[in-house]
Order: sequence, then C-alpha cells, then structure tokens
Amino acid sequence: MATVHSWREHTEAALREAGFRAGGARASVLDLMSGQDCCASAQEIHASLRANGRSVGIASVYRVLEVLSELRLVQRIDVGDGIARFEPASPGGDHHHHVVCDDCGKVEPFSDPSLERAIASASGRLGYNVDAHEVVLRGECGDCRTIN
Amino acid sequence: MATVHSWREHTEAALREAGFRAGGARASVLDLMSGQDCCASAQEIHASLRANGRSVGIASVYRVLEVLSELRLVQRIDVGDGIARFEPASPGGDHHHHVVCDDCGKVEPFSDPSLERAIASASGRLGYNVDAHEVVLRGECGDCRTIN
DNA sequence: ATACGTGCAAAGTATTTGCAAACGG
DNA sequence: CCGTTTGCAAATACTTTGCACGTAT
Repeated sequence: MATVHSWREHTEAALREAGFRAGGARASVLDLMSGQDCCASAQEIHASLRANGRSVGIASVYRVLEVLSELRLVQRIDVGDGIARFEPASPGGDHHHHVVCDDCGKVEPFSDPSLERAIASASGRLGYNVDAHEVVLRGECGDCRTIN
Repeated sequence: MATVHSWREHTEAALREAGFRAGGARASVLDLMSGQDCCASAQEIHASLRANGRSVGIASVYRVLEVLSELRLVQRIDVGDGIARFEPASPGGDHHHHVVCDDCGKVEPFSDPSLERAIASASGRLGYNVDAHEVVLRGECGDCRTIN
C-alpha cells in the first residue's frame, strides 16, 4: 500500500488551502524534493533542476523554500557550514537528524526514538510552544578515521 | 571556590601549547568572550569590542573564532538564521543547548541531563567518533504567545 | 631577525529584493 | 482581467582572502 498522501500531494493541498496559486517553479521544486532522501541546499536544488532541463530561477527556489518553511512543509537544517539545507517535513514518519563529518563534511541521517523522547520531555519543561527541533552531531566518520 | 582554571586561562594555555603566539586581537576577543553568558555572532563580538574602544578588525575576529573552533575552545552554534554564533566551550560544565523563538528570534539557553544521556547513547551507535553535538528547539516564546 | 598576528580593503558566496513579463483562476 | 508567480539582475549581508605592516619570541 503506497502512502495515501505522499508528501507531494500533502504539500500541494496545504499550499492550495493557504491560498497559494499553482506555478511552474513551485511544481518543479516539489517534484525534485519529493524524491529527495536527505537534506539539500537551495543551490543544489537549483543546480539539479537546471540539470534536468527545468529552467527555474534561483530566486524562485529560495522563495518556494521560504514559503514551505513557514508552512512547516519542509524543515530547514543547519549543519554548521553556513549553508541552509532543506528536506521534506516527514508526515510519513521518517523523522531523523544528522551527523556531520568534521573532516570531509559528509552529512548522514540517523534516527533514535529515545532521543526523540528526551527532546519531547525537555521541550515540555520550557516556557515555549516547541514545534520543531534539530540535532546535529559532529565527529570523524569511519572513512576519514581509516585514512588518518 | 572559584574555578581554578577559568575558560580564559584554559584557552590561553591551550593556544600557547598549540604553538600560537600572543596578540592583541586575540586577547581582546578572549576577554570579551570570557564574560559572555550565551552565544554571540562574529559581528556582535566585533561591535562590542569597538564599543569598548578596542579597535580590532572584523577579519581578526573571524580568524580568532576559526582557530578557537578548530581547537574546540569555542562551540559554533547555528540557530537557523544563517548567522554563525559562538560561545566558550564549557570546561566548567555549564554545557547547554538553545531554544529559538520562531516569532521574535530570541535565543535562550537550556540544559537537560537526560537529553545529554540520550545523545551520548545515540552517538555510540553510529560509526562516527562523535565529539560535539548541538540541539536547537524552535517554538513561540512565552512573550510572543501572550501578544498573539 | 624571522615568522606569525593584525587591520584594511577587496573578493567571494549565500540569500534577498526590485521589477517587468508570464501566467493561473 | 487582476493579482500572484517567476526570472533576471542588482543589492545585501556574512565571511574569507590578499597584502603590507606591526609585533612577539
């Protein structure tokens, strides 16, 4: 059974509901992102679109990502290199976090239920209405450790 | 009992050991940062120094922060606004994380031992030599919730 | 004396904004 | 039609780099 509401469908519905119109650039970005396994930067997304022959402007990519971020349809990720990365917010439950290699800069996803529980419990103790969170671990990856 | 090794002293010793020379800009940055309670951006640090009459160049601030980051004497924090922030790495044990208000952008520190345990345990399961981590929570702060 | 540290200015890169044309409803 | 969306180009903002000079060792 395929997910009844793919991220793509869910997102388009949410945009329509929020009063946004359809448009080529947005459709292209959604197309690309729906097949994206982990986070990608605006520049990477733009380059991929160009490579696939869809000529969307870089400004549109940023604008689409801004809207999607505000509606929490994508999550913005900062792994510490000053580049904003984005990935579909997971209604499908594949929520995850990231490990970054200090050495080669590689970014990999991981997930851990007990970490999620600890975050939920800590969130409850703050005077904030916490609705999103991000965890970034840093260290030397296996490959780099072998080389050095 | 005052901490025998303040961050300031610890940091200067580590720099000397690593073969760095003393210099005015670095001393100014260390001075300022040792009295810093939570994270500050390079620009904020630069502005504070100027305000205090210490004319260090912005480039030096960045260079000092880069060195300190590499030696893990300061931790770099990215709360998602595209600005790198830095705070003394806590040998004194006041390790903490950050909550950011989605609305007004305010950044506040918090700490939670069980969250730390969960991170340590998750770190152990990855193929990485995890030596640093960062958690950012996002939500509406108490003030903004009252206003809206 | 020699190499490292620093300040300034210029360059680089990610992101945002102004604007006119294209397009959806 | 009217207002949103888009692409281009220019503007902005943060950060890095080149280079000449100062300074610690």
